[in-house]
Amino acid sequence: MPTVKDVAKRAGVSVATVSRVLNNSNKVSEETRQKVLKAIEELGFKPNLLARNFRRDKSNLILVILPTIANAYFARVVKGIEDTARKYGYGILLCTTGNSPEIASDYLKLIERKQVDGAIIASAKISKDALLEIDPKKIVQACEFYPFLDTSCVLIDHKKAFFEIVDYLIKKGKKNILCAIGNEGIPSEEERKEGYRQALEKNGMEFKEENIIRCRYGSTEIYEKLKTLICSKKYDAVACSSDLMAVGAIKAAKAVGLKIPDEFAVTGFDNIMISRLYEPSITTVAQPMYEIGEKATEILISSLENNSFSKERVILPHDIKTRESA
Amino acid sequence: MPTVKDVAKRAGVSVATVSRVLNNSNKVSEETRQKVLKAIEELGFKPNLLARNFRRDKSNLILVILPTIANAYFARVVKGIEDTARKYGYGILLCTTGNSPEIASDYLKLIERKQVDGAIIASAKISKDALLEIDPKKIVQACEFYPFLDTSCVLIDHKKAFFEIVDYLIKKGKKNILCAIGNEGIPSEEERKEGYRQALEKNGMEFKEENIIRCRYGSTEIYEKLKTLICSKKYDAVACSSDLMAVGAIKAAKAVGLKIPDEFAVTGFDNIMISRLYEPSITTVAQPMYEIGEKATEILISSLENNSFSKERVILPHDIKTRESA
DNA sequence: CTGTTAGCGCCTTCAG
DNA sequence: CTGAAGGCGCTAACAG
Repeated sequence: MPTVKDVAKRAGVSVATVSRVLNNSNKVSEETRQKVLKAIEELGFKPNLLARNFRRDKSNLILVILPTIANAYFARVVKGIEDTARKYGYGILLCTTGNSPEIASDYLKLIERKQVDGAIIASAKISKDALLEIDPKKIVQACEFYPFLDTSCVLIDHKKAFFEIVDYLIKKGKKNILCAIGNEGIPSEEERKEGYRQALEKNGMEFKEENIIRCRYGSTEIYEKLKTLICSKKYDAVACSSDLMAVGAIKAAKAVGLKIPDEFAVTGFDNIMISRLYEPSITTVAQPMYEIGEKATEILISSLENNSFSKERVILPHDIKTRESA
Repeated sequence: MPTVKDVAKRAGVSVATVSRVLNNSNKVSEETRQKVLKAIEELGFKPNLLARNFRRDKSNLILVILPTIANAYFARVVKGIEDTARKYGYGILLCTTGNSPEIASDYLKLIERKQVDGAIIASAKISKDALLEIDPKKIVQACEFYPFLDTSCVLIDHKKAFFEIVDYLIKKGKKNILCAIGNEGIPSEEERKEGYRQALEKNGMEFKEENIIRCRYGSTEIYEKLKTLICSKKYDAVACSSDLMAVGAIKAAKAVGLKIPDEFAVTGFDNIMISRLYEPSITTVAQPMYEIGEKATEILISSLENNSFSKERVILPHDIKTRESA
């Protein structure tokens, strides 16, 4: 593999000049530039990014940490991140943790070790002390906000969104609304639960802890629990914290023989493809997934490059998608 | 940031010894090792991977190129790649091309430039000349095999799989089977079409080009085309080249009022989650997605590290999943 | 506008 | 078992 030195020799210039041409410095005469380009061409020279990055103390890589990409929600967020990173000349190093904080910690070490310039944490579980030594301006949180992590963040207003969709159910005449929420310890899930509570209270209904169903976000495991509950015919709706939960809920309602949405209404959250394709199609909260990824990346790169850290808390708008299930 | 030099000074040893400790060389006395570890601890030293990678001429990064991760099929393949890469100490640099060969080419340049050690191309469209200068042992193809790309590969037998599922439809008594296939120029799609043809011929049925429906792999756009076709009631089944196509096909059959599977049967391909969740659930070909990613990664890393290139052509087993739609 | 030169941090012979 | 020293390829002062 030829190096700048070889190119320099061939072009009859110094390595500094070759480097200038490589980096589009304008302090090179057109004539010299051409000579250098010719030598590069002839030798088939390719810059060694390992050397360049080392010298510049910069990897141009962004670490992306999230629980999974099997869920279409995160897949879409990643697309927003990737496109934006590419636009600014960065690549993305992908880490799906399956919610293991240990895996997340291991990857986060890459920041201090300079394998990556910074990280976007999209809703992945992180242990607090994994972050002790990391410069907060090198991290942006997306989708989710862990307050103990003092970084910029980009997400929607989960409480408000859930409030709105429950309020929608109530306006549709539903009187006994269940709430299916992800497992505990995740801030956005607690926010959504609070939105549910506030919607009930605003409409003069009583909030009961027993009406909260806890189940995994990215699965349909709600099915069994719900089927048992709704046999009683006491309930006429469930507001779910994800579209996959909603699918499970619809299956349960069908299994019990309830007509959707009249006898039993179901709402989802996220607006991933399945909510549109499923039958019945699912009324849900559309999150601006791509835009969350995009904005988070822009904030991170700007923070990385300007070296000016202003903690940003960005709330992006959501949107209720009314469909057949409610 | 402290460097090996600082650690050496603090521990009262040479940088070589520090380096030995860092790399678990056994040629260090336990006593010295402890001194060094103590100094590392006290200084909060973190090895600079930019420097190490440069020095070792190795990035420990694998490039993963695929059309999209919005499709659960690829998301699962990526998981297999990521887990395996991690196991061997590699990270993955993700590139989703949306089937743009230009984007793929840009990223592939990272191999010669040493930003990555090698690449897995999972079914992404590549232009042949993007690869001219790349060492074939640094690339493994997954899911798909472009023969002009003379590399190792890991995939299923697409022809056989499609043959089997069409044969299954015939055994179920279907007489006029349509075939929905992805757009042209993709080897696996042509293989599948050939499997369709052979299944018909084996059963004494006539293959007609007009019974081939071309449509995008990752979408339900088949819906419109199919709805028009099946109004005639001439057809009693469609074998689709993806589960999402199958969803579109089922919607079309429902729209026309055909009973599934008796009046109209539908099969998918891939066995992604939606094929299990949809109603009716979809009979499909299960691809070993995770294992494809896993195996491809193992081959790549072994080829990278042993520097011994044996072109491997790995065909993994598939499996017909019988469900409600056929 | 161009060249000389000094490292960046680490690993790895080679000597001892 | 340990230390000294060279150098990976590139960039960026600095000098001219």
